[in-house]
Amino acid sequence: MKLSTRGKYGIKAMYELAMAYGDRTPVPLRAIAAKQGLSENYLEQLMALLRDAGMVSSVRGAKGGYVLTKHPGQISVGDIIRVMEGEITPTDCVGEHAEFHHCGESAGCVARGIWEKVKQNVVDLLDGISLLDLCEEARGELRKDDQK
Amino acid sequence: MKLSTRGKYGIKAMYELAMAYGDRTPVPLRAIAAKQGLSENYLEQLMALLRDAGMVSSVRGAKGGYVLTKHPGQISVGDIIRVMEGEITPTDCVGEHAEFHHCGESAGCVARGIWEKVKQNVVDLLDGISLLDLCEEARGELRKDDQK
DNA sequence: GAAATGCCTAGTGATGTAGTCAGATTTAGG
DNA sequence: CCTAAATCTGACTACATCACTAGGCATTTC
Repeated sequence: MKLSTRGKYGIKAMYELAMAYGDRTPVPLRAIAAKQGLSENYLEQLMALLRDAGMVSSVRGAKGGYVLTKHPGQISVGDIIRVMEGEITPTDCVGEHAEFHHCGESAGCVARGIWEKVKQNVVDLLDGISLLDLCEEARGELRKDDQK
Repeated sequence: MKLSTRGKYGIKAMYELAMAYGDRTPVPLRAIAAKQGLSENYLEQLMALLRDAGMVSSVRGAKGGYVLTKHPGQISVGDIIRVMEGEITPTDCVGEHAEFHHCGESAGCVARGIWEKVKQNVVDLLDGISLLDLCEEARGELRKDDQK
């Protein structure tokens, strides 16, 4: 039931890009990795996934970096996780490839109903949180800190 | 975000025991494995986990097998998964070892709130389903089949 | 005593994770 | 034009986990 680091790193990286959304300059990998404390080399590979999925675009060369292709309000945490880790489901028999409906043999799989509910729950939750939400929450925290 | 087979096998095995609860005779591993189509040798190792956790007791020798130690209504799917796969949480930084509260560095981890919600959701759902529920659902399906 | 069962330990091949590393390519700015 | 700053690409590695298989021992019933 664990997420791998990929999903987490992906969200952290996308969050940094969301915070910089509106600045006209792309954010270099190095800056993202430094701020979030991630391995630069590893993150590079992960950014390739997000790029291929069309969620970020890259600018090569000096002063280059990455930019979101959509408004932060348009990108959900669920979208990111799907890119980084594949379909969000506790088990493959409750997935898009619904061809595999045979887990048990006699009366079908006992547990199927459980997995369906878990999946629905998690998907709804993750798709309901956008990068914008994360940014606003973070900015709210900062304001609270200021008031101290 | 995937479950391993252990959780699934654990639930299937416990379900078989729940269906036999009330019969005075223990259910042999072989019967469970056969009904659910699982590897006997592998399931043996998994049953050891459930036994050590006190969820089933075993009877050795001929006519031996396994029995639930509690009423099926008293055992939740969440309990089983915790035994088979460890704590139910999408990431270790949202776990019982709350000592590790440092994911990011500046303002804490951006994603923490997400994981907490996911965890809460899934835990509540899984703890809300008992083996008895599974049995009743299965028996309901059978009745529907009879009416055809 | 034989058959049926659980108990225990060791080993194994495949897969995935989380990287590291080296080098090629592209671009801005002086 | 040169250089430094970036991304792009592919190969490689160390480690852990998963899902088993296999074999032998211990216990109990008939």
